Amino acid sequence: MDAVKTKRMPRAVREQQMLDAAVRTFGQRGYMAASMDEIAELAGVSKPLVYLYLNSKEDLFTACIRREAAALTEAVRAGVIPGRPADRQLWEGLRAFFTHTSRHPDGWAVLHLQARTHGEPFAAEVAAMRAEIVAFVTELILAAAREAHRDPDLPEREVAGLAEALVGAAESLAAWANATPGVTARQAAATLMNFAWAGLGNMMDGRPWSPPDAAHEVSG
Amino acid sequence: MDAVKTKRMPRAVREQQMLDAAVRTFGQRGYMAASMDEIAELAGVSKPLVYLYLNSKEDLFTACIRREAAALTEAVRAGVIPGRPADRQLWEGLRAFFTHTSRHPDGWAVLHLQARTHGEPFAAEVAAMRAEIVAFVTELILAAAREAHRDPDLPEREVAGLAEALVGAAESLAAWANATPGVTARQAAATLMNFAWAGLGNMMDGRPWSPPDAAHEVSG
Amino acid sequence: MDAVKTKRMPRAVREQQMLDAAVRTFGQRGYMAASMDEIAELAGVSKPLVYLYLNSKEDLFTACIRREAAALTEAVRAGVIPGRPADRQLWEGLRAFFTHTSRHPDGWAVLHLQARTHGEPFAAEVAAMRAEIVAFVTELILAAAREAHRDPDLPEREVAGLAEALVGAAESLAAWANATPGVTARQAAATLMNFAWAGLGNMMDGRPWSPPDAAHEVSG
Amino acid sequence: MDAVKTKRMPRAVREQQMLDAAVRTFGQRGYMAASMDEIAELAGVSKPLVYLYLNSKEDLFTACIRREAAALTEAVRAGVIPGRPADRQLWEGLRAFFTHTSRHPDGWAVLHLQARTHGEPFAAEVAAMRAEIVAFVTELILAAAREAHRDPDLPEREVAGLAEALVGAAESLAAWANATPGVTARQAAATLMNFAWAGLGNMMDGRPWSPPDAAHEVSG
DNA sequence: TATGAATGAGTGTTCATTCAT
DNA sequence: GATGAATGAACACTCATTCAT
Repeated sequence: MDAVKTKRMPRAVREQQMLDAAVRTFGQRGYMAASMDEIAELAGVSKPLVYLYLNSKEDLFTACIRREAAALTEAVRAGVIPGRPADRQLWEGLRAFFTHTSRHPDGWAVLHLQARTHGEPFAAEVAAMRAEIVAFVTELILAAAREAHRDPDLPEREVAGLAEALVGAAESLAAWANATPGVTARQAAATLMNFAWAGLGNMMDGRPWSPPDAAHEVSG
Repeated sequence: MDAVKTKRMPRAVREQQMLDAAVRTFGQRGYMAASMDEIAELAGVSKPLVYLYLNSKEDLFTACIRREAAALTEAVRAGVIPGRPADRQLWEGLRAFFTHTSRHPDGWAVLHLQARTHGEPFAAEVAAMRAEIVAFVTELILAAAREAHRDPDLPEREVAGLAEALVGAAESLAAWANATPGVTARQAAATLMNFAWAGLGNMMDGRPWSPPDAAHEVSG
Repeated sequence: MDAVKTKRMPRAVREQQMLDAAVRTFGQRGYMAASMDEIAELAGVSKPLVYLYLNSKEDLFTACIRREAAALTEAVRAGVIPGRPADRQLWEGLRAFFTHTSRHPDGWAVLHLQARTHGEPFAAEVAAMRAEIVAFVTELILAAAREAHRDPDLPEREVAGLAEALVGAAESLAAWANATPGVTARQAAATLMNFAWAGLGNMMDGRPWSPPDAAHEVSG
Repeated sequence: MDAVKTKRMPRAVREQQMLDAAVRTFGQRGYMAASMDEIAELAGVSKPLVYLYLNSKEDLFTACIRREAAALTEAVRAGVIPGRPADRQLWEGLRAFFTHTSRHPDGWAVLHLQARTHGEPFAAEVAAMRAEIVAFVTELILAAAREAHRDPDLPEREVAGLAEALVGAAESLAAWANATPGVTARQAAATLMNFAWAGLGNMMDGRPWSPPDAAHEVSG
């Protein structure tokens, strides 16, 4: 019903049709609930052909993850103009991120929900992509510190945690923006910039929030 | 192999054993990959008993979600001391949250990963818990504004977005803290407070970060 | 919901409650689809008690068949006044039969449908009852012949076949009468008497219908 | 153990093999007691293939009912030569009926016993076939009345009852003939013609048997 | 290049039946 | 006399995967 049943297509094209169908099916049904039958039918090919080209359900899912991860990181990379100030770069990256995830909800579902939920061959795959994005954000945070002429005496792990938090907030806001009618990618990005940047700015100014004295607390 | 095979237990006890086994199995294998056989064996009972007490896989999973959601919200509620300043309450809530999730990784996996990934009976269940937490955080943000003697002219949706971002960041950091050796619940909470509170503080002072003029940008 | 949950009843009473519940359940659900759980609940007792009194599902079903078969034959026997002319006796028997089956639809379903459909322990049980009724009808046919002062030169097997046909017609009409609104037991009996007796009468007069010459027919 | 395990048959052929096996198994074991495993093995295929071609046990059973019902009505239709006198047509129809049922005992068991015993998807299916046969017999009765130059003042419901009785008698005799060694289809048909036709003939002559006065009877 | 035909292994679920009290 | 707790064995159904063409 989606792919026109055209015969004798070159392999590369057929493969993309299959991946399209697979991403859609995995994104909507989930990895385990998606059946190879459904994917093959949606792709307009017979099941053995799917196996001929993509070997197994696991491999097919991995291929989906890789393709969607590449598409997402590429979108973010393409959205960022290098050489600008760090806050500007972060803003651009976030906008690109929210735009891409809202335009490719099935791909995002595959990356954010399905791949992480189904154990080890897949979690690692998406973790690599995530690490790349976290590294990029970490770089921006450090760049911002340099631009503010501060020697960042933030411990390395602290910066890593901040980057994690920022990326996690972005992931969460992506789902929120997609689910909340009337919230655009731009607005989601602005909200997150408000939340994050001002906080980071404060810390750059040497006024970090500090937890109360641990002595009076119950352990935890 | 885990629970000692004790016979003739009262129903309530057996039910908790089953839920324990189910949370562990669902958390580690995933909802669909977890088999009722495995759960029953881990609980030290036969499969029919699981069905007698919990009706179906779906009901069993729902019961897991409910129990773990209640435990998590209860832990957070118990960690927060009412009447204190908003920042202090948030700090306490975050600590309780990270402590609980790190101590119950399978329960957290059920709530954060499995329940959201597997469609409608379950997603709604965990969405209710999440909404409760988001509402709590929203309340704290507004309270903080009041405490700072500011009429919060933040638009309602903006506050909602901020709360979403904060909760999302917390969820993400929970996974990061659990996966990164040497990061304690306390440290994770401190990192997030730094990230969030300083940013919020800036905004309270009327200095929110603002996005650059849209006219010069490419669409998105 | 049916049987009042009274404790410590004498065994005979409890057993009848169980048989009531069983007949109803077997009659409505069918032998295999009826579950011992449902029967026990309908009887207002626990499952082990059913087993204590009636041993097994098979035995329980057999007990149902026997009780309902006895009730039906007894009803027919009680409806017939001995010593009267054969046609009158047949009329009375048919009326009693249709009356009883319409008043005990579950019992009739057990005998006519369920017992015959589920193989050998049971089919024999109901076959015995049926044989008894067929023998009674056979006797009436022969009596009718004697009353008409005819030495019945009908071969024995022919009479048996006629009796079978009559009983079969009655069974079929019982279902029809129960399913067709406005058809009373009396009307069903009258219809069958019309159908059967006039035919038998003709034969008594020596004018049986005879099949056409076999020579011109295809084999069969 | 029955069908030779021939591989790679065209779908239509395999389907018939499956239906053959299913009719046999359903006819002998009963609908519920028949297992899909047994049917598949008897058909010489694996269980998934049965599901691939026939969807479910319910659908498989329905397909059996339809096939056997069509075969039976077709056999009766083919046995009757139109245009002949009504008694002759009835005789031919009965012979065809008894011949077919004796040659296909499992199919007959499916139609007569199993389908009627197991609730609504199935009962309706066989009721349709039965209605067709009853209508055919009704037509013959009316035709016989016309041929006897009588305006049939038999009330409509009376004719319907007679047709029901005739068909019921036939169904019952089919079982009797199959179970009684030495009774041929021809003899069963002759017995039923004797039983039925002479009775009908009497009624055509205006001499129906009439029930005794109800005033002297006990109620019922 | 592409597929119709076919299956081994496993799933959730149910049921008649029994033990310990 | 009566029951709550428990299970072995089976069943309908599904799925990823492969062979023969």
